[in-house]
Amino acid sequence: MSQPLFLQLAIPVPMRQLFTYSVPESLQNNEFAIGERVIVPFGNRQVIGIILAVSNKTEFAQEKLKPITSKVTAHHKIPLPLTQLLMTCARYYHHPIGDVFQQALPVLLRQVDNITLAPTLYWQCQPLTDETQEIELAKLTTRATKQQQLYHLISNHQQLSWPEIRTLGFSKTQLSALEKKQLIVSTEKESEPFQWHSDSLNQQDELNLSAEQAVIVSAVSQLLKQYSCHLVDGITGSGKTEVYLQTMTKVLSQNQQVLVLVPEIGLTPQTLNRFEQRFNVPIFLHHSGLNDKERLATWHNAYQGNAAIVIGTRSAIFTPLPDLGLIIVDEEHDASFKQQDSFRYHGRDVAILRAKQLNIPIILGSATPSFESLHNALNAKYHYHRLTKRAGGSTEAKIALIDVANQPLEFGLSRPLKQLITNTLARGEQVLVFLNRRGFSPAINCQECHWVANCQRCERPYTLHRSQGLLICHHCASQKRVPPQCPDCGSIRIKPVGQGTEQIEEYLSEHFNHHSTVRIDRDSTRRKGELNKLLQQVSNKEHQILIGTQMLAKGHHFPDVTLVAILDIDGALFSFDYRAAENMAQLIVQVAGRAGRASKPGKVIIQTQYPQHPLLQDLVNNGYQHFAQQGLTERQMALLPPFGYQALFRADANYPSYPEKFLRQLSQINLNDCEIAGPMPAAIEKRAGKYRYHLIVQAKSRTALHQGISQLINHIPNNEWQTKVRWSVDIDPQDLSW
DNA sequence: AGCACGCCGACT
DNA sequence: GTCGGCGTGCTC
Repeated sequence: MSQPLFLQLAIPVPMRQLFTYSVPESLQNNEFAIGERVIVPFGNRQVIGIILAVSNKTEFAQEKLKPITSKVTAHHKIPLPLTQLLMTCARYYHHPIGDVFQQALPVLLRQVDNITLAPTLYWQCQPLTDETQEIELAKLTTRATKQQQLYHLISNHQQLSWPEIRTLGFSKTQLSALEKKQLIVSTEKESEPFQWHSDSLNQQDELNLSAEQAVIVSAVSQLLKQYSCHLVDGITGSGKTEVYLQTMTKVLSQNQQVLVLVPEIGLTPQTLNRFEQRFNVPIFLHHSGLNDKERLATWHNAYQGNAAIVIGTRSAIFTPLPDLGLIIVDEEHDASFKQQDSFRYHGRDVAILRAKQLNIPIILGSATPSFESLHNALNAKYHYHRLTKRAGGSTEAKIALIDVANQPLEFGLSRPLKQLITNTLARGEQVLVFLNRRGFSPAINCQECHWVANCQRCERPYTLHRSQGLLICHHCASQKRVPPQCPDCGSIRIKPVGQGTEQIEEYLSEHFNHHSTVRIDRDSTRRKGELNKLLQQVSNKEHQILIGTQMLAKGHHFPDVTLVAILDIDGALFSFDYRAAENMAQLIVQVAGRAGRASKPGKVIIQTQYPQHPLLQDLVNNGYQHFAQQGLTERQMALLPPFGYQALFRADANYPSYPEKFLRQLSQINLNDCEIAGPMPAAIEKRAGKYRYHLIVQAKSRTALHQGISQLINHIPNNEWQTKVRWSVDIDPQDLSW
């Protein structure tokens, strides 16, 4: 008789513990190693558990142990380095381990049913042999422009997969149309491990590096196969991507893989396009636009070593790669790298953990580095590289302030600004108006009795979306028809208060009615492909005036925009959130970077009530670098991050007293080297019907913070309010108001 | 997180 | 009478 076998499993439930199961003798001929998956009875259902420990004895009461049901043999076990990374994450973020695995792995790996993967289809152009094809191709040029573009795209590459084609902005219909016309064919390519060969690199595409760029490429290249973190702090247009590409060449040519993280969706097509042009190697994608099967395909191909490059958003950091040689985090300051619910990890920080664990280099790139990264760079914890020159010799846009404290504003616009817009349009150039608030107006009220339409679940004003005739709560997404009259006094004088992008668009399109206006925000680009379409129209100069939210600050470049107007950033100057100023500066500099070109430099105007405000003055006169260093000095004096470490304990319930008392009881626990602030109501105390309270824990060292948080969590079973609330921990919180 | 169990209000 | 609302407790 063989020895008893016990498994400790991560189970997909929000509990901070492992569950022990026995292996019946009939199953003991299977391999049970860390990272293998098993199906087990849990409560009265069957779930997938991931083996995190295997042993021949157990502490747990034997009579309560259940035997596992079976072993999952479909697909692979989770490779050990990835399992270890996830265990580290669970510890670091004090998050339930089962949920960490649940969120990091493709859904299909967590499903009890077996899934078979279809092989990836690749599309190629047919060699033009007969006349009919020539005729079909000719037809494309006259009518189907989209199909023509797609045809050119495919002909420029040896092969493209459907996820790549879709990510680059084409539809299945366009693809099938070309196939029907026999202009392209698909092949089921047997996936095979990536091998670098002589034509993997498109050398003609390589640009000559500037001295600054060359220094970075050689610095990283000399440190391959060991951990080093490089911050590439380069203004827009200074050629960060070329640095990435040439560094990647060194890694890929050793048959190692590269993982590239980009902010949410918007940047994936451009990055993919640029990489496709440079490398003839298998590139796999991972972003929210993929379905479950496609995600599993990426995971699988990455696991097998078939992928040379994986490009993806935050969660792509958990892609298994057998010989990862380099990680790149582009726009590392971007807030979308931090997950803002349940498992609140930071993609950039996990990337650094992974690079350390694998002993490989990592590059963080940004024109506006986060204060954290800048601090680490200035402290020589990271290698610090600056790119100060714009390629092609163009200059950075100049920022100027317009004082609107004593000026009449019409729909939020001052007269000098309108004059500047008029002049710019008259020169045949484009204008970008930036306002980080979508909708028509952030509130509506009654002119007679001053009633304000508030969302009942959040106790916050509704945003008016006039085009849809709806009031929408931007905190919980609840909707309501616009009331015809005031519910309190019956007056019909209900008016919008303040401006959103929808209103500015309406005003500008009336006021400048000889020019075309386009709005780019989450509302106007909700439909798939709509964003690309609008951006294309802008670059075709079909529109002269662009209005938008921070969507405009990400990645897209508008060479014909020579005037950028930034409205209403004053809130950030007086926010209680110490990160507001940092984010404001990043946003301003990023928006400013969208505009202009060598021959037509851009001009940036910020409308403000507080032109003398030291933060604005510093940013305008001394630039982001200086601003950030000033900001760091202030953080140091206040011992705020990155000079101190924070965690946020959140609790919510249907009544305010529960979370308050729950956290108060926690706050009375004595912690070593940790300070506790609160409990305090969240900035938006009530959200979607729940009352939310916060407790901030702060420490001078990471270790002290982790010990403090562990102590607090260990006390929760004794907390008498424990069952009344939902609670969670946020390590390194980014936004204290949530 | 699921899921069951259990205790109160308004339906055929 | 019972259907279902969600508060509470449990999961190796």
